[in-house]
Amino acid sequence: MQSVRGFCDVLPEETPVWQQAEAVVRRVLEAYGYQEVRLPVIERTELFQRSIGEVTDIVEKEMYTFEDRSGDSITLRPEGTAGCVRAGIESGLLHHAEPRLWYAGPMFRHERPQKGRLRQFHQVGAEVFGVAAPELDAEMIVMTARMLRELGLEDVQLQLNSLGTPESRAAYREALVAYLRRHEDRLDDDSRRRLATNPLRIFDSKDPEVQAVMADAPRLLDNLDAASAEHFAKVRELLERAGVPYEINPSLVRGLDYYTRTVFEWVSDRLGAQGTVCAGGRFDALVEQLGGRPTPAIGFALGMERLVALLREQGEPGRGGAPHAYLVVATDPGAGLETAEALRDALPGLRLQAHAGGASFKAQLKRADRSGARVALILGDEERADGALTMKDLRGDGEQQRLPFSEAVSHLQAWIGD
RNA sequence: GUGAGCGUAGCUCAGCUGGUAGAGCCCCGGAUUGUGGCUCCGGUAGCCGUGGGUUCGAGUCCCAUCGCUCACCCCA
Repeated sequence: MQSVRGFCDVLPEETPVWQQAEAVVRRVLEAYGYQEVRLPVIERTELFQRSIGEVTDIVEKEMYTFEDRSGDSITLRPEGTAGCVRAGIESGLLHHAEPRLWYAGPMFRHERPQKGRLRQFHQVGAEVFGVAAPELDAEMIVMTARMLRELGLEDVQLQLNSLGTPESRAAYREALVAYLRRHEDRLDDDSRRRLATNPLRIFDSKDPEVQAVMADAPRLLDNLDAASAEHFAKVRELLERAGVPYEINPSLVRGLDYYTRTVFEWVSDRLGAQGTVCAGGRFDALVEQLGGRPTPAIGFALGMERLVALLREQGEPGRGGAPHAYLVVATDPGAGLETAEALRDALPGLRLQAHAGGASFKAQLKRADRSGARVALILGDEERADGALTMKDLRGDGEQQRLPFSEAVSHLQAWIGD
């Protein structure tokens, strides 16, 4: 048996890193006033077609789309923003309010798996609605910077761009395509294909001839509408005042149609070809487009698998998980269970692994050692008769000692403390 | 969807121009009757991804197929 392609297990070796990362992300989000929402994993297919865009790669070839038993077309969410906007409109949360929402969970895209890319992957996302001011763009970016810093992430760079309004962007795209059509003979096959699908990406071409053509091409940032240009300048100024370094990437366009104005990405060069850990941007037209009243909005998503990969590559220890104590039972096994339960009653925070089933004393101690527990608690016939426990320090060089149950409890309590 | 590399023990891998499947780690037992780690001794462990072909003989060569990985594309 094997898992479905691109669907992975997170095994106990990795879960501590996940848990720590999730805890940091949650703490920072809540520190900025974000509240958690829990959203369905499935939405109507139409929601994604209308938000992400009909001609994007995601909608055209990457969605897990099914008919349910009543014949409705439903889709496993390929990203979180659409569902979050839908929930905001449906609940009325967006009316006369400026909610700051965050969510976490699995997303699904039917792509060819590779390093940093799974078919089921996990994102933490956050969105703010109802605030158009550039201060919010800057605050959100500064917040992601804080988050990545507190996560201990090294060597990530911030890239920034502005896409302007949908109108100015469409006009620019037309101008760019017109320019490129005039020089089509100098483009390679890849760039000609992009001409129809994603002309802005042609700026990324590695072909020297194509680069020469692009050097004289009109630039998006020079063709922003006045309000967007001013907005972008303000965001840049605020980032500089906050001391958050960034790099302008004119070909940063994001793959989803709904973005407007500010877009940003945190990238690492340690992740192979999929270098983006965290990315987001404004989507001022999306709420209205999905049937809500006009509401500016901005959001971002953080890729958990990529984050965890970076943290593990940096050698983050990922503490936790191992039991504090391992109970060795060298008497009636039932007495082992009783003692274990009594310990749990006395110490709710205790991580105790009680030996179950038969094994030699020696083998049990070996298991105690392997479990990573700091201390072995030994319950034999004599301890049982005396209402005592023998405590053996497995990590230090302390002497083992036989203690009455209540004293053993206080010793354990002191150990759990630190 | 396209391309390349790789599938041998639970894990990491070796296996030469085809000739009876190996190592390390892990696990189990013993040396040590209720004392782990270190050491030593012993043990379990594989339709060599699957199917076909060539051959007296295939882990090894050929074809197909499935899977994994990386890259392109695109993206978290």
